Amino acid sequence: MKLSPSMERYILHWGEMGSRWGVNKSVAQVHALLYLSGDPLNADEIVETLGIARSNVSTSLKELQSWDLIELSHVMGDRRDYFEAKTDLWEMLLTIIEGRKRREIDPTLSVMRKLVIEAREDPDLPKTARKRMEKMLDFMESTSGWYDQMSRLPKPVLTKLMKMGSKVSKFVKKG
Amino acid sequence: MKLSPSMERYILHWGEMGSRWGVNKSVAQVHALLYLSGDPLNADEIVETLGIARSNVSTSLKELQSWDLIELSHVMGDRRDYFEAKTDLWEMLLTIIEGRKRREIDPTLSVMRKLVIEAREDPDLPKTARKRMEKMLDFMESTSGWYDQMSRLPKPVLTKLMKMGSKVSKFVKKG
DNA sequence: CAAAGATTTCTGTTTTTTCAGAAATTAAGA
DNA sequence: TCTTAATTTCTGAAAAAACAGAAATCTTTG
Repeated sequence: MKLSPSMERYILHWGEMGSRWGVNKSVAQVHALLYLSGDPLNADEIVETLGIARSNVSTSLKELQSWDLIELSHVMGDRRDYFEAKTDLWEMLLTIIEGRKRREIDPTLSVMRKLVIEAREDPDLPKTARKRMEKMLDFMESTSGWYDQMSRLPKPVLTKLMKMGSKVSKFVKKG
Repeated sequence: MKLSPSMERYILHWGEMGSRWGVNKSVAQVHALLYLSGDPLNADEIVETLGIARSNVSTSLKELQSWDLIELSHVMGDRRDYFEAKTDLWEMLLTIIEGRKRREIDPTLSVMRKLVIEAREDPDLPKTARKRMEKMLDFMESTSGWYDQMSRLPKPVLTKLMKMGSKVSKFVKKG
């Protein structure tokens, strides 16, 4: 696939952004390419287009699949795998948040829970430190719980809530 | 400063988490230490406690200050700088989001805006690709704008909204 | 079941990031 | 102003991550 100048810039920029957010550059580039591409691409087309090693593309595709950000498809009479990116951006964002939550936040929460239990019977732990650990755990639990509820709302509702912006605060009871 | 076992585990875990989110391990550890510590610490105390190089601590403290996550304080008759972490977790979260937005999202938005303008006069760019770039820009602009509004709400309102969870959806007009 | 096609895993190199120690700079006090 | 304390910047070594190419494995088809 031949890249036009603006596609190229988009993909390169996406790679840089990925790196900053802890996403491998190749993974981010492959995803950007699949997002821009109208039709599904196979691994070799990605190799040609991005000029990175075959092994790299393979690993990146696996990674993107494990994040549920791309989907497999096939072409009649062609046994190679083709891939395409989800294009609904709400779904994409929620998928990414969901993934990071499951892989990073949830394990942290479980470490924190153990730590707080330990902390309560650690005689050398200053009271302030214990309180702060508890406060952190509590904050993380409630933020996480809030996200779970919001993510289950239908997309149109989320869209409308977003359009309302700070007007939602009108519905918060005062007192 | 002497660390109790649970403090030590907390700090080490925080360092690991930081790395995954693109934050330098030392920076995350220094922040965790200051968060747990009841009173302000100076650079040398941090060096002793965490066992990392002086230069490292210096760099990390500068970084944390530039993120506005720690504050400087002083002790009478002691010319060294002392540091303490903000302990309000809402404020901390908003500060972090604000920082990443300013340093990473806003620049991306400006790249995207230029790119979309370019895209409109790029004859080699497939229509689908152009549409998707526009959709992405639009989504990022509105998400970013929404965050700006929400971040300006008073903390108690945010807290209440969070407690409401998915009940906020009741206020979304149907139709 | 062999041969070719497609994909994944392994291995070593390159690149990037982290970080300690030294040197340099800045600031305070005599 | 000179001395000493405190901090920051610089430099190179060590560790980690990214990545290409080769080898191995798995799959399909004749």
